[in-house]
Amino acid sequence: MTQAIRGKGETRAGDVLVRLRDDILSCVIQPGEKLRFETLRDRYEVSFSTLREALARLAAEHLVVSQGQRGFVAAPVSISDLQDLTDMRVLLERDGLRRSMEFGDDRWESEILAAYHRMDRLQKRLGEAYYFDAEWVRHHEHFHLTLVGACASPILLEMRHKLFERAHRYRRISSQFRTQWRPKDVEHHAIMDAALDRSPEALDLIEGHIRETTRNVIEFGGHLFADEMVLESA
Amino acid sequence: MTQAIRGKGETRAGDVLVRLRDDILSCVIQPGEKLRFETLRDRYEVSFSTLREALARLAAEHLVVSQGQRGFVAAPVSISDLQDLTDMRVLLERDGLRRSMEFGDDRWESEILAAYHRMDRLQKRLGEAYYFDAEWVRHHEHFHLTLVGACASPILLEMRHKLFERAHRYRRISSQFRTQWRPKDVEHHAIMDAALDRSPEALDLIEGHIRETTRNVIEFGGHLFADEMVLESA
DNA sequence: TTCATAGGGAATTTCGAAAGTTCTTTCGAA
DNA sequence: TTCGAAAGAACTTTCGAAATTCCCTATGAA
Repeated sequence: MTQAIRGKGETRAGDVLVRLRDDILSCVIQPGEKLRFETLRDRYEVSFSTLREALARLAAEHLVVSQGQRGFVAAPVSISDLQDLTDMRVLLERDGLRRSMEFGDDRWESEILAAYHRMDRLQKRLGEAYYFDAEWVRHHEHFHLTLVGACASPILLEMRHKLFERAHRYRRISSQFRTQWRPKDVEHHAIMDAALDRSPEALDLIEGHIRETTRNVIEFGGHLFADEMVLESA
Repeated sequence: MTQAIRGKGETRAGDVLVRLRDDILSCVIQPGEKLRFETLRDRYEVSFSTLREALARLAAEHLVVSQGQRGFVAAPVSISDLQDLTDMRVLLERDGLRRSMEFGDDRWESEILAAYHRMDRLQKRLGEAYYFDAEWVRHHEHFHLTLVGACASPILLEMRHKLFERAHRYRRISSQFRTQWRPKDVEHHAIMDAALDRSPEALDLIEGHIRETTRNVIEFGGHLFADEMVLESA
């Protein structure tokens, strides 16, 4: 469970929001699990109203589902949702990268190189277990962010980020039942090279990268989120 | 101001959310306006906590901005935001229409025809003032929704809807200072014909339609939301 | 047995007072 | 006069009890 660290100028509700989101995305709170106020109140040490505000925000992000006057449930998972997420991510990542390659300057290029280097070094150090490492996950997300970082569209970056988070939730579920990982570093390097060359090929590479990941997630974890099925609460 | 009508199974917070959203989108609450709890409590007749929940949700939708421990403000407007909205709407509407033309069946086609007919009849009856009519605005939104309605992506439809709402807010602001409207029915008819023909030309037509609207909004109302400027509260 | 209904218990939703934070004004020293 | 600190006002945020709603079970009639 995530720790409570709140600086000045931040609200308690905002703090709980972040912690709840982390716990849902990392499946400490499982998909479909009922979110009881009493339980959450003990866990996060805040009042009903504060909790309610955080849950309402997460509902707007589709990370929890509000059920009228019957409380909240952690968002369920399904293969069709994952496929929809994948298609929309492809659309946004392609356009974000296309625009970044058009507008990106030297600074953009150097940030990509730096992000790749950090991720690659850590991966080499960790070996096969890289997928479970929280820091590597952050480096990986940041590498992909830098690729689209020069697209000059706050709205695209925001939507893309939310979809990335939701997709990562599926990767996380699937990884528990996984024993093999493909060498992502080769793909990442190819994407980086094409992007820095401003080659249109980069768009197809990023699409392939995303779709291949989804294929693997379904292959290893698909049984956990077959359509219409919801995981039981712990 | 919107009326309070709450059925069973809906929460009071959800009701206030809808009414607040309407009032922000229709600029009864102006861009940049400070949202004081005391004022809103009187206006919507609910408690602090309930208001807070609604505001938190609107913050997640970018319709209000949360300022740490200094309350909430109705989302500001700017030309760069409008242009960003326009670009993203183009991306989503194009892809939604492309997929609808691929997947759409007879039912899809007939819904487009029906939606166009309703909108067109009302426009003819209203004459030049159609733009201010709440019912025409609903018909117009519904016509555009039917065009992408067969895309089979709940996520695309959801994102598209939110962007459509935010863009409509700009149209609304601009329309107060506008005396001329182009005959949209010609454009709509051309888009419909191309879509029903499954012609790729439809994608360029919808893009032109969106961008032309934005150009007009900026021409007539651009002075109201020049960048970095925020309208004073009433 | 099956269905409908009423009652009891559990959970959610709402409320307004109390605590906490920011903004404004006042006052005194440089 | 100008600047800075301190006191006061205004507003936001948090809290937990009270009201409301829902769900499950027991009861009785068809």
